[in-house]
Amino acid sequence: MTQDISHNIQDYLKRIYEITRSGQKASTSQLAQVLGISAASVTNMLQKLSKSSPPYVIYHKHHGVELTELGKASALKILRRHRLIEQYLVEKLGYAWDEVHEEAEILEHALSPLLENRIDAALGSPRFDPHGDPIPDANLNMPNMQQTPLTHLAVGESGSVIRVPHEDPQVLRYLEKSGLRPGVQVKLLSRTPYDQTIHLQITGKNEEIIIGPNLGSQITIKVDD
Amino acid sequence: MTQDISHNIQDYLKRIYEITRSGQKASTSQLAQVLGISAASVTNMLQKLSKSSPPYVIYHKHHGVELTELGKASALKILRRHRLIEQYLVEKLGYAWDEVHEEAEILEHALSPLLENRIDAALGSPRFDPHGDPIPDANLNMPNMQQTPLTHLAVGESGSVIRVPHEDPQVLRYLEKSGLRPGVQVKLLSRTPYDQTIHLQITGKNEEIIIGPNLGSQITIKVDD
DNA sequence: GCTAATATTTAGCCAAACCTAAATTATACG
DNA sequence: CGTATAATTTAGGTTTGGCTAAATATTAGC
Ligand SMILES: [Mn+2]
Ligand SMILES: [Mn+2]
Ligand SMILES: [Mn+2]
Ligand SMILES: [Mn+2]
Repeated sequence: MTQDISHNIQDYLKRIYEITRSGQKASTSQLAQVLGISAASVTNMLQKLSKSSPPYVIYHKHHGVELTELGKASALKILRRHRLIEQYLVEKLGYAWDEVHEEAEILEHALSPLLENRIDAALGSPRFDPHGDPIPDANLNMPNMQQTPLTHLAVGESGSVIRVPHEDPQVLRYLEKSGLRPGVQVKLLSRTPYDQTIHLQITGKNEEIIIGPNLGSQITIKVDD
Repeated sequence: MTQDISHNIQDYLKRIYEITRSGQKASTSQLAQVLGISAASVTNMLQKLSKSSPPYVIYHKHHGVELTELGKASALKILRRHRLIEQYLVEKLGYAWDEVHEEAEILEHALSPLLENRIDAALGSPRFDPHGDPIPDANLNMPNMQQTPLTHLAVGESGSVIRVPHEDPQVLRYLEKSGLRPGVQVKLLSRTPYDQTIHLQITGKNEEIIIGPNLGSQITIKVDD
């Protein structure tokens, strides 16, 4: 079905998937930024991906790209491997949750279908990775959670953490220290008026956790009824 | 110490190490054959590896290459990862011994030092891989077994298998079926005069095992006193 | 020791992905 | 609505590691 695809292209497709998740197209500059390369290089690759047969993306000149079905399936395949690897490293090899993303970013391109299956089986087909991100199943179906950014919580409201951002080890170590991991229940104590920094408390704990607006919008929760 | 080295170069160095183990230099055509590329491409790479600073190989124009100390250390590092991975896949993920080489050939290039350590620790610092090949330790010291090709056994003599060739799944399945794995004791029953095919028996078993000279020279044993 | 066969190297090319600088298009706002 | 700024694309290069064909060196057999 999918013929062989280079490591680079796998990363492009994964990034495009992440950006286009929320509806909008992925722009040249967004991709250049997350991939850490020049905009000209991105344009080049997007044109190539849109002209291949079959194409992986639909290219809207000057207006970004979206994935074709093939592109989406390819992206989900890599995302599945990425998240399974993260879970495996934490569960089976004693990694901390801030150490796994970088490893997975490399290993995801080196996994055979057989190894993917063995890892999945060894973990009992896990549905979430260490940061709370859903793992697409073997048919690439993605559990579609409805989730709200932590910053949308009203003062006094509470909810339980679904996922935290996975890329920045420093952030992850801060969250670890605060106890803010997927599953815990938090209550919004207050919000500063100008810069929208929020103060939280984990149910059953006393410390106050301070989260800036950038980080807060990346953490998602399920609001309590 | 070693600056970053491409996947391709890692494979070149590993192959040069394997060929030069037994003293001779590695020739252009030998490398072309095992790497599955043209001789001209090999020449190109060997010149590059000999001209880099510091150099990885010593290039004897028209007479093959040998590894520098740096080249040897780089090769051993990859060999360590390759063999640790093979052992891990068999031990921890239920792979058969004929399924691991191809996986390891890819994964060896994707392992970080941390993951190498974790795998080593999870296995209790194993000294041999599933095919009986020694695994260099963390300081890249290689257990130097003295071993004899199976074909050197005299009729009536016996010895215990040390290692079997690891690359060809078909061969491995044949050996598996015959019970010829590292550790078992074998006795040479007879040798055909012209083509040097040998007939063996495993101690405690009845079946006769037939091994051709190509395969026989790749299996090594420790001859019983 | 010469010569034919074999092995190796050189020369010239190609594809994948990157780059910078210049040109073009889109957008935002006065 | 026109123009300045920002985003994107085009043009022209580079590096890495392949390739084939042609030239040259080595080796083996007579
Ligand atoms: Mn990740
Ligand atoms: Mn990646
Ligand atoms: Mn192997
Ligand atoms: Mn390899």
